[in-house]
Formats: sequence, structure tokens, C-alpha cells
Amino acid sequence: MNPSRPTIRDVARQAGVSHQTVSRVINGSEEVLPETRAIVEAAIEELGYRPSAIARSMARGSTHTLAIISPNLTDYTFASVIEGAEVEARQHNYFVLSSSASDPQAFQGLVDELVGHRRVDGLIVINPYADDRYQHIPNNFPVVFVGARSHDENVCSISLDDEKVAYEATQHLISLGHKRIALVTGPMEEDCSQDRLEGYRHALKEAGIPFDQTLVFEGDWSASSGSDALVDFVKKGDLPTAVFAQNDRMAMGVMRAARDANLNVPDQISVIGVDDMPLSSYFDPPLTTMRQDMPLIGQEAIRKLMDIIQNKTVEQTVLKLPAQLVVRQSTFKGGD
Amino acid sequence: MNPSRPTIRDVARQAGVSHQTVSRVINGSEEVLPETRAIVEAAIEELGYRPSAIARSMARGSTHTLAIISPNLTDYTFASVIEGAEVEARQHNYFVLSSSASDPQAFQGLVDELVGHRRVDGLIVINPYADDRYQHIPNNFPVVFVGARSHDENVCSISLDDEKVAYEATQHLISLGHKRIALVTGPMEEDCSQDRLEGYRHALKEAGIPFDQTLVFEGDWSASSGSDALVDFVKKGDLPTAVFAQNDRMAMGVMRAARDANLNVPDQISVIGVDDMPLSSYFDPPLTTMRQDMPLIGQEAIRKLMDIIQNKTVEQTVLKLPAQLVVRQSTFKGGD
DNA sequence: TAGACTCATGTTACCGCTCACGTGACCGGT
DNA sequence: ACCGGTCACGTGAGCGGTAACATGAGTCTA
Repeated sequence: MNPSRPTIRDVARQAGVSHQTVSRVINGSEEVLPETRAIVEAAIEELGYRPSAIARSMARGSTHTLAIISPNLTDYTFASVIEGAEVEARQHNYFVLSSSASDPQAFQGLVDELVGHRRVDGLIVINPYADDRYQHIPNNFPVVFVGARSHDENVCSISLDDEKVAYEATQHLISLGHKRIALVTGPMEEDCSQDRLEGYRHALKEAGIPFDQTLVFEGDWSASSGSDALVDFVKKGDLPTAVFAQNDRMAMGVMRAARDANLNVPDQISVIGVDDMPLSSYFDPPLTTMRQDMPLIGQEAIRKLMDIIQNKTVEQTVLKLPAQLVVRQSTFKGGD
Repeated sequence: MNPSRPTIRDVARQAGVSHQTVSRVINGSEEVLPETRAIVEAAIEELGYRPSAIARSMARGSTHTLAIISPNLTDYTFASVIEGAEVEARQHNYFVLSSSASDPQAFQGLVDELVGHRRVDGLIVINPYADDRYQHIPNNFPVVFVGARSHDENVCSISLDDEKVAYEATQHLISLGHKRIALVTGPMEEDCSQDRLEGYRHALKEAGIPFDQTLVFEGDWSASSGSDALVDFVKKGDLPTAVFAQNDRMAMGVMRAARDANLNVPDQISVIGVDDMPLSSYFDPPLTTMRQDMPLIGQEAIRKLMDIIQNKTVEQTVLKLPAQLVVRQSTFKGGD
């Protein structure tokens, strides 16, 4: 296919120097005379030479490639993290292999392939605690977790400040006068769901509102689980005046089910979500939500990973990013 | 970091054979005795040996890596294509580097980096004609286009059968009795928008409905441009009874603006989209749309690419996939 | 002006594989 | 018993870079 691309030695021959001098030039070494450099650069230009990343990896023992493993690639929040990471990685001249693993087994296979075979320099794992996949992460390998605080092990993590976000969302509802505030969580095995529950309880407690377990519904992040939640609340009778859904998709499900139950949002029931997806402002009514900066999370994850790779720092850091309340029309004053 | 992973020669020493025999074993060569194979495999197991993809790339001259370049990674349709591609690539033991390029310049830089430096074996370009980025694609390099029929050059492409999809969507509206059917297109420099316009005109013509340019609005795939479209139609007076939006996001924008203008969907105005995003069934009302199988497109793209890489076939193929009408509640009988 | 010291550049080995051959044991045919 | 042909395996080179060290010319010092 390629008419055998020129190598470093071809350039050397063309320039009348040794291949090592060419190597020095392309690596910006100081110890080469400006005139020699000019000759070599001319030769490179003339031959259209591009160094081979593979050969370089071979010689240097590092691939300049990172991997990011996510439960899937299509979820808007995951995709945003990945995009942010990808952009930042390119800034450092790294590329990233992004793959999805829906279950721990696929995850294990991927890690083995990525780390054992492809020899990537580092790994970013989105939602490591979604299941027990975290068990398959190699020790002493540069890893950064995204979307969950890291547990015992000494690994770095970047996530939303879930507790604070939930606290603020709940407080927004409380400030509107709501007292019966329901919560729709993600899967409870995920840190993120737990932390958001915690923030919710915290805000309630601070306002002197007793926590009511019957107002908590465990969803799975999907819109349909949001619908299920509202249907459940309706069935139980005593309706909440507000619902805090732990993400926008579930919030949308809640609103959809409310519509079906002839409940007006926000007059009869307020709804707040988390994420601020591009479409959230187009929901009916436009959704009040906690906007999180996903690309930033991806970016920070790469930065941390680069730091670990370069400085071999292994000290555990847990970075928690804030979210911003975006008030639209799905929340309204409520209460007595 | 790694306590220097074992190499093929370590395995050879351990097994008491030559490194070449080990190579034969890991490559599944026939000409090695079963007992020798067993010994080697035991040694591999014992040492925890994993062949290095880098060294293999170096020796073989192919990286077993593909790249996919998309305008962005977060758009649901793009992300779905990428995920489908990624899964299929892994099936063939390939990995894919997915990156986003928002403009032709970034695209050119990426291609250079990917093809010139990283030496990927093949390339998938999503929306090559979104701008003039297609000009920067190297000749005689394995490439597959996604989301646009390929033009003059002899490159393969996979896309939705845009004309047919638009034809069917429009026909659905016509079958409901609509005669004033508006169209909201994507950017007209994209093939896909043009083809969908063509299908729309075709259906109109077949039904004996004259084409009316004032009923066509050029959007940019965003929800807000869908809103703009409806606002525009309202401003012009003489409202359409149905709108065919060339994607779901714009359809959502149309519905949102209709709501704001106190127009009931579907009683006063029907809306149909294309895509069937996960949230489309949660719109208000649930959106009638043409469901397209994005992962399948990604999968087919990889298959075609593998075929090109392996068989060096360069014959141009243009694959057009169908979409399926999903009737929900945003379309209703209309007309006189 | 010899010897030590720089500095720019060249030489050689090596990263971990695969490829193209080379080699020796074994087999069967004449 | 000799020869050609398999078969299973080994040997050496090379993929395209980098790293470590060698070299030789020029500069400075005593």
C-alpha cells in the first residue's frame, strides 16, 4: 500500500549525516549545530519523512496511548467525558483507545488486551463500581477512576461532587417551599447514587424535614425507570410535591408519567434533574437541573493520568467537581 | 512499572525451544508437534507471557489499529456508529482510535497524525462532506465513509438510504391526509440533507402535491434550529399541517416551538423525525420517527474496511441501509 | 605544546517480534 | 545403501527507532 515510507536512515543518507543525528533533530536535541539541523530538516521535508510511532514505542517502551473504558459509548454523559478526555490527551500528543464493556467479564478481557497486549500507558475507567469490574484492574498500573470516589486502593478519582450536587438540588426544592420531596436514585450499588442520596438526606435534615423511605425509588438511570418511579408514588397515594431525579433522563421519565397521570409539572409536582443534557431545555416543561461539566471531568482525568505516568506519583487524590443549578420551568413553589 | 514483562525468548528458554517455535505456537502455526506446543503453552502460562502488539506491529508492518474520525463524539447518532464500529472491530481483534475533528484543519492534523505517524491500518470518516475535509483524505489508503454517499473518488461508503427514508416519512404524512407538509433540513451542504430533500420531493410529486419552497427550512440538526423553523413558518402565516424534520432533535425543537405558539401536536400540526433516539418516545407527545440502526452502520463500515485491508479490493461500493417507521403520537390525520 | 576537556557527530547494540532460510532427523523408493 | 523430500525446528537478519558509548576535531590550561 505505502510505497515503503522513508525511514530515519533514508533521511540520514539524504542529508549525509548519521541516523542518530536525524534522531536528535526530530527529538529537538540541543547538541546539534544549527546548520546541520537545517540540512536534516531539508532532507526530512524533501523525503516527506514522518517518524514511526510504532518504532518509537518499540525503542522507548511506551506507546503514548491511553485507554478509556466505559460501560457504553453512547450515553451522553459518558460520551462527553470521553470527548473531553480525547481532546486533552491530544494536547499531550497521546491518543486514546475508547472501548465499552457492559459487564465485568468483557471488562476483564478488555483490560487484559489493552494492558497486556497493546501496552497502553494508562487507563481511565468510567464507573468502576457499576459492578465488580474494579476487581480486574491491575495493581501498580496508572489508572484514574471517573464517576466514583475511589475506595480503599490508592487510585485517583475524578467525579462530580455528588453529595453537594444532591444537597443543592434538594435545597432548591426546599427553598421553593416543598416538604414532601421524593428521590429517584440510580442503582444503589453505585457510589454516585449513594452520595446523592446522602446529599438529599443532608439537605432534608438541615431543613428539619424527616426522611421518608417511601419517597425514595431506586431507578437505573433510564427514562423508563423515572416513569416507574412516578407511577409508584401515585400508587402509594400520598403524592410528593416535588421529585429530585438523580439524572435528567429519569427526570424526563418522571415528567412523562406525570403527564400521563394528569399531574401538571410544575404546578402540582416539581421536578429537578442532574446533568443538563442538550435536550433538557426542550423537555416539556424545560427541565430545572444541576449542570455538570462532563468534558472537564474527562480533561481532569487525563491530566491526572499524565501526572501519574510522568511523575510516578501514586498518592491517591480524589477530585470532586461542582455542578451549577440551572433553573428552568419544571420547578415551582409548592408545599402546604 | 512493569518488572520487565517476559519476552518470546524468555518463554523459549523456559520451554527449551527456539524463540521461533514460540512464535509459531502463539500464531497457531500448523507445523509444530502437539507435544512441543503443550510444553510451550505451559511455559507461556507459567511466565504469564503476553505477546507485545507493538513488537508485532513493528515486525509485521501493520498496527491492527483503525481510526474513526467524527465531527464530535457526543452526538447520539455518531456515538452509536462509533460504538457499533468499536464492537465489530474488537471482533476482528482490532482496536479503534476515535477522535473528533470539528473543522477541516483539525481533521487534516488528525489524519496526518493517525496515518503518517501512528500508522493506523484504516480509517472511517463520519460525515466526510460536512465541510471540505474530504479533501484531506489520503489517496490509496483504506477508507470508508459513513453518513454520506461517496462522490467521484473510488471510496466505499455506508449510510442510511436517505432518499428512501425521507420518502417514507413524507408518505406517512401524506397517508394521514396531509397536503401542506413542511420540511426542516440539516445543513444543505451535507449529502444527507440533500438526499432527504429529494425523497421528500419524490413523495410529494407522486402524490400530486406541488413542491413549495416556502415550506422548506434549513436547520443545522440542533433542536434550536427546529424551533426556529416553526417560528419561521408561523411568521409566514399559512401554516403547514405537518412537519417532517430531518432528525429527532430538530423535531423536538419544532414541537417545543409549537407548544410555545399554542399549537397542539398532533391535532393542529403533525411532526415526524428521523433517528429514534432513546428519548424520542419520551417527548411530548412521543415522537413518530424513522428508526435507523446506527450501530449496524458502524458495524458494516468496519466490515467493509476489513475487507479492503485484507483483500486490497478498491472497488467502490455504496451501501444504503433502510430505516423503519415508528408511529407514535406526534402524527395524526390532517388536511382538509 | 601536551594533556584534559568540550562538543558535535558516528557506531553499535538492542527493543520484541516475524520472515526467509538453513539444518538435521526420518522416511520411502529404487 | 543412497538420494531426494518432508517435517519440525533453529538461526540470523531486520522492522525503525533510541540509548549508551566511541571518536575526532577544536578549545583551554599549565
